[in-house]
Amino acid sequence: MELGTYLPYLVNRLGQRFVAEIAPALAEAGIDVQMWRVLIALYQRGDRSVGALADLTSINISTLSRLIGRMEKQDLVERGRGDADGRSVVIRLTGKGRAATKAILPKAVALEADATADFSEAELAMLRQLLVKLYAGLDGRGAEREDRLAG
Amino acid sequence: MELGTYLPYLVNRLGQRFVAEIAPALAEAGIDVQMWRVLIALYQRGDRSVGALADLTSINISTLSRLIGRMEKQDLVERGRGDADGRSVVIRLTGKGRAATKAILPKAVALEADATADFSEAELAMLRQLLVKLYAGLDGRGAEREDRLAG
DNA sequence: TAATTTTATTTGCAGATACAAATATATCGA
DNA sequence: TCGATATATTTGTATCTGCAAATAAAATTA
Repeated sequence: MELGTYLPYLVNRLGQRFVAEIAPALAEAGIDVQMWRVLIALYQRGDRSVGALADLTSINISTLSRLIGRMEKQDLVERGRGDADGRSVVIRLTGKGRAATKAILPKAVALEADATADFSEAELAMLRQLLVKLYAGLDGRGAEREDRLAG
Repeated sequence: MELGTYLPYLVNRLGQRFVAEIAPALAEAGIDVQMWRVLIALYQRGDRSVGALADLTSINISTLSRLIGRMEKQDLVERGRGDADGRSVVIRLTGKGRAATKAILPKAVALEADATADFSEAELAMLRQLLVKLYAGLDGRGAEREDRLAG
């Protein structure tokens, strides 16, 4: 295995770099990367339970619970009880949270645009497609898991 | 911006997924993901100073210093003083560290192979090339940085 | 070569993370 | 409907993280 062609390495290196690039724009608004993930998830998908947000953001649910507490203190989101299911807690963007998200979004778009400035439309489309395919390729992998599901 | 086509999202989601997939194999050997990053860097690039390892792995240097302490306790690596520069500390794999790395490597290779089982050779090569190009596209981006470099 | 500045690493500390246990509410079966 | 079981979230706790300050060893300058 050669590090420089190993996909998990290439992908994680790139992901960390994206995070490092967007962090300063977030910091101006007193927001960290984990908060940003929650904000865009809520902004694009609407109100969500803690569990649903954990799935969307891949943030551990207990970590997320406390993260939401911090975001509440900053008046970025608010907690409410679920209508249908009283066990679940619905997280909503506040006006301030929505405004902060709108303010940062153009910078997030610019980050992607800058990074892909040398890409043709075809390359961009191909890259997105291959990333989605790769992600899909990780679903239900390995005999062990199949055994478990089968048994 | 649509989340499902946004490259930083696609990339980070995939990276987290790779980490989640390899973690169980590492856990068997009492190794976590950060330790694994250090191990493969040392395995492939040879002995390195703490600072050089921080660059290779993108782990914060103070975090890395303590991580190396834990790895030393597990007898995976050892510290020595730099020959040329007495300030730097050279980190070396121990026999145990090298053996653990060799034991895990096939599983890391299998992870990539599984994820790309449906890929043609051309697609795989294209994906790697585009990921490298994207990473390169993030170098020296933005007017601010150029100003700083110029001034 | 002694004093100053720069570079490499470690450590103090405050806060973030994740596992497991606790809590709160809902659903199921007798 | 009551008790048992399942699901959603929070909290206790030990550990990890990263910034800034401290330490250690060059390199530079007077």
